[in-house]
Amino acid sequence: MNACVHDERPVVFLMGPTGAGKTAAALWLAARLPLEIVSVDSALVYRGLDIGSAKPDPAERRRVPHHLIDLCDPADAYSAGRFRADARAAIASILARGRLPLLVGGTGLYFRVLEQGIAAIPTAAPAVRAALMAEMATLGPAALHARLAAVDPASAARIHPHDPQRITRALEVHAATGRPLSAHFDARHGSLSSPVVKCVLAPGDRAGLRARLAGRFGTMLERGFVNEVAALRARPDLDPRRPALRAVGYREVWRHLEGELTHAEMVTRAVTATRQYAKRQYTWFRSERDAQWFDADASHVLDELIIEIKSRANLVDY
RNA sequence: GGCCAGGUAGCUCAGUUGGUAGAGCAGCGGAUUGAAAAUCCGCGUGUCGAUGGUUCGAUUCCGUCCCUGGCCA
Repeated sequence: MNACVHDERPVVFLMGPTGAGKTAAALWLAARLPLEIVSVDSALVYRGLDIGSAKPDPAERRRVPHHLIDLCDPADAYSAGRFRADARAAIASILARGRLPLLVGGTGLYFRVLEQGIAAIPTAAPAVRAALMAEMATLGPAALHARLAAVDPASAARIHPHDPQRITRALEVHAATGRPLSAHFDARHGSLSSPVVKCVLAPGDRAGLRARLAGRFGTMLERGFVNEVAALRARPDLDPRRPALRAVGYREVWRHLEGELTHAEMVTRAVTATRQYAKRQYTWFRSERDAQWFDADASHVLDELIIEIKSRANLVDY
């Protein structure tokens, strides 16, 4: 039974809204614990999204092994399903090295899918999705929602008639499998077997976070964020509908380069979008019932964080 | 100084033929099953610029004053 305790190799989740200081905290922890970092971030997976995504720089990534960064071209669509598979592989390899996996990021769906698993449903063919998106544009979401109600009443009841993205997804799954999306939900496949230590790092005062997010966007601009987007825009195979380019900041800078927004409008809209994103992240993390919250503005947060991780992850020896 | 147009939610504005008002954006709360930094849902009390008058009742009509913008001096 004692052996059992040691066999229960834990993984640590470090969740938090954008701008909370997760990257710095992770590097600080990595200097004191035998851990490797697994990014849980839907933007960091894309190559070429560096400045605007606040991606850890090469020096930082050399200092500590990072996983699940730069593994997808911006022309392609990454997904929660791919993340689950990639993260499990990364965790297994880290555990095999006898180290602690630290999952750091702000994408709530990815954390959930990793921890609880996901229904075994296929990725839709790009052609099917494109056709549905075109219909969505001409017929409107309500018409497609009605079509969904005919083939998958359970999903139609759950999905709001104005929600084009989820209506599209449900129709895709029905087209690909011949069965309603709701019929796949009885089994969530591949939940995490390791015990999870959940920590949320977030500023207790959101007004302070707002000011910091504005300053951070200014720093991104100084570092050449506009040029980064211009380089992406120069690629003929990229357009703003690609998932990678719908990221906060990228869409606003893109529109500025298109001449749709002045520089000043771009700045205020990007900062606003970042704030709204952070708000949605708070909503997501608040719903995590078994998470320990740490105030990112408190003076000794990192000390408290490492104490929590050491005790709950059976690392008292370190 | 004179004339004109405005002053209504944090911002931009609509409206009330007199019965104390509502949109968009922002903000706040929520949802979240392969696009999730996405997508969607819910939440609107604010001395209707100030003050006097008319009126049962004024944000609305009238007088005066203050402020902003434009034009004329």
